[in-house]
Amino acid sequence: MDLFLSTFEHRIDKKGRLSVPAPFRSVLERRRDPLYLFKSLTEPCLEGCGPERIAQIVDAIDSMDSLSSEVATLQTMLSSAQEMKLDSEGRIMLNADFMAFAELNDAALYAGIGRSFQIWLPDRYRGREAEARARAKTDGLPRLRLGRTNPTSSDNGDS
Amino acid sequence: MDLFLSTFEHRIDKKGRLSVPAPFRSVLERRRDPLYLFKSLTEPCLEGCGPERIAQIVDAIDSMDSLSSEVATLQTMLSSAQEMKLDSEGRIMLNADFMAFAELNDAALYAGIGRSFQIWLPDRYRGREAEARARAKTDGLPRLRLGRTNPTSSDNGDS
DNA sequence: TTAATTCCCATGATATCCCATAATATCCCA
DNA sequence: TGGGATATTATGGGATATCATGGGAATTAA
Repeated sequence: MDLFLSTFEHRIDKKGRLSVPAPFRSVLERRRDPLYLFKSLTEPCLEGCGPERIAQIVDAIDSMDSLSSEVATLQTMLSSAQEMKLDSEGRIMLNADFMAFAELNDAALYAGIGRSFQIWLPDRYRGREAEARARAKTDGLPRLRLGRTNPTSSDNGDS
Repeated sequence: MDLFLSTFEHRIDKKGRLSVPAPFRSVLERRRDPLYLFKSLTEPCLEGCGPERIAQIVDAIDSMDSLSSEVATLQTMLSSAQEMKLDSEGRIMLNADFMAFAELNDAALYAGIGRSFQIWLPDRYRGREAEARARAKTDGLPRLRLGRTNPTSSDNGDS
């Protein structure tokens, strides 16, 4: 199982192009997956994933009560999601909505978090990382349940 | 699996023409599907889809008790549905009923939600999106059932 | 006719393609 | 184990294609 791990900082050029880190690209290429980006529902960052996560959302919507607020939430995710086409150099173009939402300007930080990754304004990400480390020092680590993974709690897409 | 995703805002010119976003057009062209629009039953927007969704509604009506009020509801959807013809530049013309129903004037926002999309008055859509995001922040995200993905949705034989 | 549609072409903005380059990482072989 | 050769990567720029949009002319409807 190949995962999105580590962090990478890349420049956004004046045409709005942003290189996808080569290790992330090779994960996607190995799976022959296109890349999807969408606006996080809970944080000021973008989320990147493969099609299987998008398909889960689509299927979940069809199986839920179409009047529920949860469906509206999932639809909000989809309506910000976009299949990104990479140019021959492995770059994507962020549209104005994405740029504004994550408050990006001339650089972006990729943070791999396993099955998906996030794109942050670099300084903001580093601030969050510092907070998380401070919290771990005072509160201790979350308990990891290894061996027996619980599907409902393991991961839920974003954030 | 190609889906209607992302949002696009387009102008409605003084002749009443409205471009269909190129990515949506290419989904329809790839499937050689015509485009259908109908008035949403629950929200002040238009819904767009291909013929398979119309067929689903027709089939659902056939399988239900013809006297039920639900059948009447579905019939209402169908009676507002219309096959849209695109001009050579990929634009549609909205009739007066559609324009009035969604309260459109000189611009429209397309919101892709997977197998279908919606057409909104842009400001109204953005208000709804903001509400959905605020709700997600306080209530948390809907839980997706991971683990067991539905095989029919994940087969993606190409590429 | 009058109004409204449909067809065709023009245009500016912008995304995409293709090539170049510098820096770094990887390979290869003595 | 070095250290030069080669490949990969991130980045940039010019040329080209696509897209959204607008308008005139031809066609149809009322």
